[in-house]
Amino acid sequence: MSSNPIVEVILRIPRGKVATYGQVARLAGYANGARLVVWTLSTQRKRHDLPWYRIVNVRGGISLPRGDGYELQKAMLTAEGVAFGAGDRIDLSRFQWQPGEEA
DNA sequence: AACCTGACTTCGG
DNA sequence: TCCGAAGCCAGGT
Repeated sequence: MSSNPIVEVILRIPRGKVATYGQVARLAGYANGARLVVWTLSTQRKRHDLPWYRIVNVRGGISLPRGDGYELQKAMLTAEGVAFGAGDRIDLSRFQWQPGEEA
């Protein structure tokens, strides 16, 4: 359980799919809380076992700094079947999580 | 209470 | 498509 709606949403992102910061915020009830998701990931990650690597920016790219998580996140996603194209960008039309599309 | 910060997003040029 | 500016939320100082 978690009293945090954002944490709940993050835990629902299925394997092999990704969600954007803004998308997670929206699903949690915050229309403009992208930065709140950032805060949640950096803090709540220590208290919950969150699939933090499934969160990417709206361009389908990784926001972590190279040399400090960037490579790890890319490796985690690649291991789940998420493909990276030119510019290390993910095709969101193919890998973005669509809540309710299937089980 | 004001100000700063962070793995962001949107808009205009 | 890329860049800069403004807007957002909560916690920490």
